[in-house]
Amino acid sequence: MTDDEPNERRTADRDFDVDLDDVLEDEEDDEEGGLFDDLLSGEPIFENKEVLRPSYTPHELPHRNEQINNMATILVAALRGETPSNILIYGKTGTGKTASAKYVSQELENTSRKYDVPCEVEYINCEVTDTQYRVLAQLANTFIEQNRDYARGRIRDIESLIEDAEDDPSALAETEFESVRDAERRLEDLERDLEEMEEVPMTGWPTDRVYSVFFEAVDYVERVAVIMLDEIDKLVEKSGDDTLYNLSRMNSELDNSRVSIIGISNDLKFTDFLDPRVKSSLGEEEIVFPPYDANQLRDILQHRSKDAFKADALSEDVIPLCAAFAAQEHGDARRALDLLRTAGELAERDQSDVVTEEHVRRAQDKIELDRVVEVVRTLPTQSKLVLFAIMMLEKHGVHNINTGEVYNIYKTLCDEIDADVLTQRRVTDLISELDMLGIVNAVVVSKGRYGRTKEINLSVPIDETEAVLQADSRLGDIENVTPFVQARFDN
DNA sequence: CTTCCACAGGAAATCCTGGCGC
DNA sequence: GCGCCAGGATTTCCTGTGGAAG
Repeated sequence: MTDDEPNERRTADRDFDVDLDDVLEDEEDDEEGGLFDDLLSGEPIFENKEVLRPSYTPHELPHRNEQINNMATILVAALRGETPSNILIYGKTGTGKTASAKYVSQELENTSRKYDVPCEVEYINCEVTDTQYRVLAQLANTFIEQNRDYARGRIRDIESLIEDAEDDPSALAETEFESVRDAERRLEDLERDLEEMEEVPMTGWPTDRVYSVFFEAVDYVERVAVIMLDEIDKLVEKSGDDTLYNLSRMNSELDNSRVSIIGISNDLKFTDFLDPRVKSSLGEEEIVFPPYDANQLRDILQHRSKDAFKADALSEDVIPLCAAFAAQEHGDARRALDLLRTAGELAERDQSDVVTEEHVRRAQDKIELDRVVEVVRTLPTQSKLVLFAIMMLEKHGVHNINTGEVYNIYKTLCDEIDADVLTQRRVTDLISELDMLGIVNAVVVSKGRYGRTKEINLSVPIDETEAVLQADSRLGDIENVTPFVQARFDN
């Protein structure tokens, strides 16, 4: 039932576009001038779609109380002016690590403001900020910014204090200053500090200079700084553990302030690559976020859907189904939400005012297709060629393709587009890679007398794959190779 | 039971690229 | 700008193997 509909899209296939919202306008509605009318007139399904996006931080995180309390117990030290232990958070994608950590840090900052304890949390996503330099520069700049605000505030306070004191000298009695002169001296200091605070440029400085600027910025006022490093494994992978080493030993040299690190990692084993010293200081406390099971996912979806959808926009089996699908894929809440959102979008496009089970199933297919399209699109050329060869064979009705056949076609394809021809050894590896990506299915079988080989089958929709492959500029003009394939069959 | 196909897939050698210190 | 090196991709060379055919 899902295979029927791509037909009408044939003509537009060349310009393969995966984004749902874009396809939307082309597909239905040929009426001039009424492009958006129909879409608008339908009963909207979403109340607030943002709630379903991964970037949204919810106010409540069902089934994460234990982890959240755990973090809070550790971080409460910051509010007493002590250094909290460093925390390492583990968990697969979509288990609520980032959301929980952000929630806790928000609460921490709120409370610190309430009791007037200086405590700040800095969030850094190491996938974006992925080198030691960038991490330090970003931290330095945010702290510098804060210090400036602080200095300006103090300057204002002192100025008005001096003004008061000129009228009535007793105004100074309750303050730290002994005289107007003293206050003025302090004022000058602050202004000079403000002058000297220099922002770290995006690039150009030696790393140790950035480090010392950062160091001084942190130490400028008394405070507890919590540094949250999301996707910390990416940082370690790309630029080693120097950053972490520097950060974790900072405390012994700071006079006024304290730093504490929260590391968030997808990879349970990433500490294996760390210097033992870093490892022990970073992992003082470890919190694990296990994957959600289907019931927990259902609660989460239930919870979010209240804000996301109009009342009664979901038929009752929608949420359990989304939860079940996502639970099969390692309990990823992000996936579950994505599924629900996509299902809603599909329903919206159907002008339906209720999201049904059917929409969820289609959403599941669509997400899977998008994933495949993305994977295939970003494949290296050689892998694309191998896949192309498999696809051509499949297209001619060959199933259980074996390596030799693929290799032969592959060679002619390479000739055709003037690419390097890899060895068969290498091609078998490429096939295995495609297998691991789930694009093809390859099983080693023995055909007795006729040797031992892989049996390969395409495990993705053939038309879409072809479209994506031909969208590659280097593979675009390959169509006329069909005779080659044909010729091979005749032998 | 032996043979022998048509590869799989391990190990080491080689090529290539980009970063780093000077 | 240059040599050096790490580490990834690829090649070369190789041994291993399940089971139909004989």
